[in-house]
Amino acid sequence: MSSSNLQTREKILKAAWSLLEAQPSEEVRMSDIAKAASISRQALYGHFPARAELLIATARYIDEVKDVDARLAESRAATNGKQRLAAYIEVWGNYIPEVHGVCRAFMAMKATDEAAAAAWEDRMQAVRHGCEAAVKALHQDGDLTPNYTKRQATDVLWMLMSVENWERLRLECGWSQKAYVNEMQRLAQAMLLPYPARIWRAS
Amino acid sequence: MSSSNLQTREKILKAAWSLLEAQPSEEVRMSDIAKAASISRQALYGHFPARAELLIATARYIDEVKDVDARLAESRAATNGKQRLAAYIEVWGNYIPEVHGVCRAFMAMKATDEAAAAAWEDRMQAVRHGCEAAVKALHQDGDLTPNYTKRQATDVLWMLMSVENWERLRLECGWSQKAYVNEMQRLAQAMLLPYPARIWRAS
DNA sequence: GGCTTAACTTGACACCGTGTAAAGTTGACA
DNA sequence: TGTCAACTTTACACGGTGTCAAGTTAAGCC
Repeated sequence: MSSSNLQTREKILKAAWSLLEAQPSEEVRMSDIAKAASISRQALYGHFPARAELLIATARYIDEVKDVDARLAESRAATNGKQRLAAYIEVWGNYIPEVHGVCRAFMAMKATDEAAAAAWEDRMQAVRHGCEAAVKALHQDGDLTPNYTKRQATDVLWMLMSVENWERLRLECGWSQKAYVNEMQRLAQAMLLPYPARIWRAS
Repeated sequence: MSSSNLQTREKILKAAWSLLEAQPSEEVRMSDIAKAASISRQALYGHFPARAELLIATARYIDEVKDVDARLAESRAATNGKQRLAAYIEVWGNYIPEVHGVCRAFMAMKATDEAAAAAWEDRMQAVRHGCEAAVKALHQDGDLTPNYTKRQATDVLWMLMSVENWERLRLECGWSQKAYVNEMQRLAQAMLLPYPARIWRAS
């Protein structure tokens, strides 16, 4: 408790954050984080008894600092389905690079650690809810293609907006962040808006 | 060398394959594979000095047994671009579930192991070449949307056909394999074929 | 001043999985 | 009979996570 305790905690979270963000490929060890926070490894374990917990806390901390809620509120304020879809893609698509370091750590850890897997799953479900809401808004406007149920549309949009897809286009293919977001918006529209069936029957 | 050597090697590869395929979430350790192959851990290291090498050999072995070359030849035999695109998506899309266990192991290992990362990268580049060929064929038929350069079209198609996207739809969203392949074909067509610009301008 | 208490430090160690090293066993083949 | 390759058993180094225990430091309180 007490302020010193909270200060140290924040120092740790900042250290973890900057390490994860700085070294996208490198593995970030507990000892690295302790060193970066100018603290002993044991003190670190005093605050976060397991690596997964530190990761989870770091993710929450970033959400708080970056005020992800406020950003999402923008997309919820959209007056129609198409706008809402575009806004959600923009918000989440532009949030990915800001949390990418932590995402990488989670994706690596979820294979072996149960708690990390659950936390990651949880975050991804939150993204899915965003997709679901956008699809619902489209549907209410009559702007959802009849080719999909709402469920299917959500699935496909969710797949499209994955962190892995961001990594592929942005890091492996070298796309700019702006090009990535534009492309996701275009693709989502091409996928979800209703257009002549001939598009789907081609081939 | 000699036949006994080759027999043991194959026994190992089969053991590794079946373990990886059977336990999609579990970690498969060298000792597990040795046990499954009824061999000592040290004998295993005699054949494959590092886990990454065993993984690579297993992937090659599966390719051989499943005759991936023959399957790909089918898609190359297509007479026009659209057919080629559909055929390639069908071949690769249906191949993913057959190699998924090994893929998971690679994806987990590439974070820490240089050799595994390189091998995985290599395989993914092979997939990319398949995408590139399909895009090229489309372009030659005049069936590639003017919205993309060939490079961009390849990037997007490659992203679409990732193993991660297969996992999402198939495992997380519970789609059937058939639905997955159909959907990928539809999406690829909607993305790559030339259609009125209004599709892209909507919103 | 002396006592308590929480946060921290240092140092040691258990556990696990990978990879190495070495000595001993088995069986085929010349 | 001797050799050689494939194998076995046992042991250990290394790196990372997580635990344990004893000692330090400084603030708070009587």
